[in-house]
Amino acid sequence: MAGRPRAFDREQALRSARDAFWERGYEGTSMADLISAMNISSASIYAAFGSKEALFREAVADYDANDGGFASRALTEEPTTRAALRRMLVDAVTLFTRPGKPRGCMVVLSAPRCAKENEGVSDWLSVQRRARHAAIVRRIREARDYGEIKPEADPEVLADFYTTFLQGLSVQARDGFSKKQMMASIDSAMQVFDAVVQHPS
Amino acid sequence: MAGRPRAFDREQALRSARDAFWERGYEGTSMADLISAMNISSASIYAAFGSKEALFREAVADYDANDGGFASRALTEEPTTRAALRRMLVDAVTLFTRPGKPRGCMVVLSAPRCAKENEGVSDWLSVQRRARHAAIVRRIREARDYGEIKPEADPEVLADFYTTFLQGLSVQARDGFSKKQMMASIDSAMQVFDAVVQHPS
DNA sequence: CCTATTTTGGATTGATCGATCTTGAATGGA
DNA sequence: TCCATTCAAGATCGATCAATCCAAAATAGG
Repeated sequence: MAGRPRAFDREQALRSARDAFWERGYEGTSMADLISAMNISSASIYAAFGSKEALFREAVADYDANDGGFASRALTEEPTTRAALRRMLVDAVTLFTRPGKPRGCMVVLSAPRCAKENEGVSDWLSVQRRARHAAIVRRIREARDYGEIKPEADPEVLADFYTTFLQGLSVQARDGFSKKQMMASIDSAMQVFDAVVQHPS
Repeated sequence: MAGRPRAFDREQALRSARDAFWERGYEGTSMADLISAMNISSASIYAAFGSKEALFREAVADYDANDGGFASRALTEEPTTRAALRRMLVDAVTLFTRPGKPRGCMVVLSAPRCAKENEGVSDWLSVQRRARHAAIVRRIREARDYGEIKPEADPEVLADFYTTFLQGLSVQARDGFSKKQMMASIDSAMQVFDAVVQHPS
């Protein structure tokens, strides 16, 4: 069962679409933009990805599987919760200020507001953000279970604080705040964790 | 010099437009949406406001002159910088979770990303955010000048931290985090300021 | 009254939106 | 070779975009 072979690389086209969406958001990126960014025709896009929305969701999935997965990587790969939270924020700032890449997180900035007919996309992004938040909650719960932080510390409150700060970094990056500036404010944010660290007596 | 009098209240129509834009963002709100929200015809909108973009800018100005001005009010009306920062955050959360109103800040969420032809709008909103940040910097510099915080504390770093956290609250509100949750994380954020407070010896 | 001026609703503009159709090219298996 | 199948380029779809035009309606001044 064969036929004419595809003349473009699907993964490469997806990455081009991802960067286009990352730069201009879901509604801000038109099919015409995608056609020129992916360098293939409209028909090819629909044959390979189904629709603009399906393409966007694949693009976000790709983002999340690579650059955008900084949070889950940091949260699972670091030995201590403090190191995990700090690395999550540092990696975020590094990603959000990478030269030649759009500034800020694709999941945060692509569609916080949108037309009624695109609410599904906006809400789906919200679910992605909440999943990231849930991972942060889990990691901080571990910190309490293993005695890294004081037993009276509230993991949910701490997680809410760090999620809020993380979301804010996207807006700051969008507004042109420097990598150095944002790295410095991470030091401020870490003081909140340090206040509940359980020190060996 | 007269003519047929205007049959609608301009301020009320502006407020309706403001809420529509606040809810769905700049690009997500179409002229058809505005026509039904403001309950006047397209021609009337253009006669009274000039263009969709001009209407949006007036809507943001109205937002800023009322609800959206919570930050400058808090920063100028409170006796201490700590109280000012805290009230700024509390008022933000209160506004962002007001029943019957869109969740999150209009200036933050309306157009962080957009089509190339609307970049002017997005950048203008960015300028608004930077102005708010500048006000925070000014207030914290005062705190150091008047000895409210330690002389070695860096006002810029502190301001960056609070601006980042404030921007994050909009995203959190958008994602349905509760007023109670966000108020609790404000307490966490205030620890950063408390760490540099100059205590009377 | 008449005229100049402004606003109104509704029709309509060209452009662009996302999506599809048509037509022909490119393949593998029979 | 012939055919079923898949892909691609470009034209094109109806819908919607922001914006404007037009003619009727409503006022103030003379």
